[in-house]
Formats: sequence, structure tokens, C-alpha cells
Amino acid sequence: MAVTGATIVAVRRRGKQIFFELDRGGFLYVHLGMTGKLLWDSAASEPLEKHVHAVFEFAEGVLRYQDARQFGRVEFYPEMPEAFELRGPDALGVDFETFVSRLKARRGQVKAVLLNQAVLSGLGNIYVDEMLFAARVHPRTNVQRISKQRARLMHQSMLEILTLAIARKGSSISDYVDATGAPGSYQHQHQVYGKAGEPCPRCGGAIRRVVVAQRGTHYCPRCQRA
DNA sequence: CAGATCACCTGCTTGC
DNA sequence: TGCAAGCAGGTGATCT
Repeated sequence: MAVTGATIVAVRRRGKQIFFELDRGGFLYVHLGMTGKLLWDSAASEPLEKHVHAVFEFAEGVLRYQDARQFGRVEFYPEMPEAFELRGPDALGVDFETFVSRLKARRGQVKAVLLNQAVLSGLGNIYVDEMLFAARVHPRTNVQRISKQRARLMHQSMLEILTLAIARKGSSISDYVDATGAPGSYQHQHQVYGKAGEPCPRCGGAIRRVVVAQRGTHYCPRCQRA
């Protein structure tokens, strides 16, 4: 295999994309998709658990890639493909001006634009719903019709929510765990995601679930006006 | 070009 | 209990 005997010299991330750079050039690319996990162990388990698709052996232990739904990726690239370069900057690193200009370069529903990784890298379904709720923006709002003040609030909410979610090691809805097997705890901070029918924490009205951009979308119809 | 629809997969939950 | 339908942290192709 292309990576046998290589040493990882750096690990980088942009949005949901993880890059393990190798001393001999090239890199291993990992995207967890919906149910992917990278699991570290001091020794390989025998036999392999279900849905383990790749095992990387190190001097110190073993890294397994497990992914029930197989929407994730583990690939080796000798160099950076152009398609990767075209993806948007990491959401956590964008300043307000960049945020606005990248959003305003698009048309259509704000939820679809935020989920588009060519606009910003890193926003997924949970965090888009949560940031739109925080900024009181309806998910179907045309991105061209969002005011500067509202965009300011969205940008602030995005940074706050992502920062807090990372500090809490992510949202574990059913099965996400980190490399040590520990679940995240940000799911306990969710205001609207997965809360259909429950009272809005801000106004008490019922949270609604609809489909926007082909994704289950949770919002408060009273706080987030169209 | 925006947006809908489908496709890729497995597993868990819900409802009859 | 059984079985079908619906749902899930993502993305990309294809069509209208």
C-alpha cells in the first residue's frame, strides 16, 4: 500500500476534511461522513469489529477506521487535487467580511448556502440549524435578502456555536465517538436540532421540523420569520 | 443557476 | 412478534 512505512509529519483539518501528511510526500485524506470513526487502540482487536474498513498500524498502536453507513472516505493522494483547493475556507477562520462576501456570492436559501462546502468548510446540518436559530433567521430565507446586521449576528453565532461544540467534543446523537471512544456532549446544548414538537427555549412556541435543502431542518416559526 | 430528486449504505425507531 | 416505513452528524450526479 502507498502509505506502508511512511511517517505522519503533520495532521491538518479544513472543515470536515482531515489530512495526514506523510514524510515521503502525499497525504492520507479522511472524511467521516455520517457515521465514520477513527479509533485508537494500543493493540488491534482480533477478529476485527463490524464495519472496520481500514487499519493503520503504528509503532505505538493501531488506528482503525469504522463506518457503518460507508459515506465516509479514506484515500491516499500523492498531491492535492484541484477539487479540494476549490472548497471554502474553514468556517472557524473566516472574518466577517469574508463571511458576508462568500455568502452574498451565492443565491438561494440560506440553509443550502451554509451547507455548501464550496462556500465555507465545516458547517453541517446540526450547526446550521443551531446558528440560524441563534441569529433568528428562517432557514428558507433568500441569502441575498439578509441584512448586514443579521449577517453579523449569524457570523457571531456561527463562531460561538462551533467553538463551544468543539470544546464539548461534538454532538453525539447516536454513535459518534472520538479517537479514544468518548462521545461528545454538545447534543445537550442543542436548542432546536432534533427538538421537533418541543417548546422553543426562547419563546415557548413549538419547534417545527421541515425539509429544506433535502435535509431535516429544525426551527422556531415564531422566532425565525420567513 | 436554483432546487428537486435520487443515489450511495446500514441500523435504529416507530407504527400498524 | 413481525414487517414496512421513516429517519439519521454527508455529498455528488442528474434532471428540470
